[in-house]
Amino acid sequence: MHGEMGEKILNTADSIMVQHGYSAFSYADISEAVGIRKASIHHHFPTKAGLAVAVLRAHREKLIRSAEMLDAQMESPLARLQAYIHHWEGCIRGKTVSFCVAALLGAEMPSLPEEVQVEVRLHFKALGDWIERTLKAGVRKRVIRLQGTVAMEAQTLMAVVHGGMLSARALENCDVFRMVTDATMNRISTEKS
Amino acid sequence: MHGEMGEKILNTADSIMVQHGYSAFSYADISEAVGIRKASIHHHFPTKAGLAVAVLRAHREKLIRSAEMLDAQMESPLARLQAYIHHWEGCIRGKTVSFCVAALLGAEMPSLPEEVQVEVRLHFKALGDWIERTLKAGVRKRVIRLQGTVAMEAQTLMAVVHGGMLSARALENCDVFRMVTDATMNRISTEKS
DNA sequence: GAATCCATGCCTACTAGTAGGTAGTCATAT
DNA sequence: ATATGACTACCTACTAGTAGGCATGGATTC
Repeated sequence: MHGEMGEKILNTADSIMVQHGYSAFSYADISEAVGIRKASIHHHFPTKAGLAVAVLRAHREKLIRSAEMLDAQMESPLARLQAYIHHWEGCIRGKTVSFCVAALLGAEMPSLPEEVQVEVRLHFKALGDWIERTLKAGVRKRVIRLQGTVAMEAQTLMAVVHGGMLSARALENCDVFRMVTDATMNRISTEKS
Repeated sequence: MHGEMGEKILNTADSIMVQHGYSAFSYADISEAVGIRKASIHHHFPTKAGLAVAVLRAHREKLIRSAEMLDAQMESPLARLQAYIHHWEGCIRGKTVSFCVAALLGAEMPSLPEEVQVEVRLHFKALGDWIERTLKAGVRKRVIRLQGTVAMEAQTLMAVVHGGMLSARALENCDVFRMVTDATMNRISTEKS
């Protein structure tokens, strides 16, 4: 469906949106970054909202694919969650991708075109569902011990990850992300801290 | 320092920024909302960055003032934290102010003027410090029991609150905020859940 | 095999609208 | 008399999006 250039635009749009959000990124920014004229980007992605939707869809598909891979490759559900969190820690530390696009757009929700809002909602749903499934599996395998309901703990873990990202960005200090995620993972782990 | 109109502009800017963030709000929006011409707003607040700084400063002063009031009026540190969280639950539910301005701008950090970034950082610092102090007092009074270090737990609580706001906004479901904050408060409380 | 057709991809050049910000005028109130 | 606060009118820069031209290259047709 997309050509080589289409993909290049998509990736560039992703990395720009991660830095600046939806309203503060423009076709001109992408144009300069990929070395193509502004109008040519409209050829690949006619509207800004459509481009954002494409970016979010790709992001969600990547999330789902990665989750499936983790599920298949790692035995321990606890280790899978840890891998997910570790992935983001790496992203934040190697500051090129210092935030989750969907989470960022979640903050901008009220000023987003409806079609974009839908994709953001889908991401939060998909992520929450995977965490919940994984927590459940961890409880079954006795590597995870929860204090509240699974839904509660899944939403809490997601909130900690996103809130941790926010703090890391605001304080310009990646350690805070590790701190809060470590605390949370230690809490739900049945192993000794 | 500010006249009556200055305050009106400030409040309006606040509520618009809470909805749309920094880059997606304009002097024209405020102009329409307060019933004054665009140029007249520049008379009160010459630059957009300056206006944002003023909004954040007011917001932080209000936070500090409220925290001092809570500290003075409520005996239990646990109840103080609960009051803070309850305040936000009310804001989110009565959807007029559905987010913390400073937290929102924290997400936009990389595309913010430096002067604004400073204020955002100060807010995160101030909030984190108050939570940490309050947790410490709660531990002393044996109404709060922590598993990790105080700094860890303070940052975690802040992350849960901000992450919960994000989820509530993204999923358009305020209950998720109550869910994650309840879970967290129950966890650190020494009372029966 | 050559000529035609048509889609792809990029371009220049443009539009209407909005952004933040400025200059200068005028009324009011101290 | 001067400062305040509002105004009209304007500026430059940038926004998303459009129109139409030009090259390529792979099919189809004669």
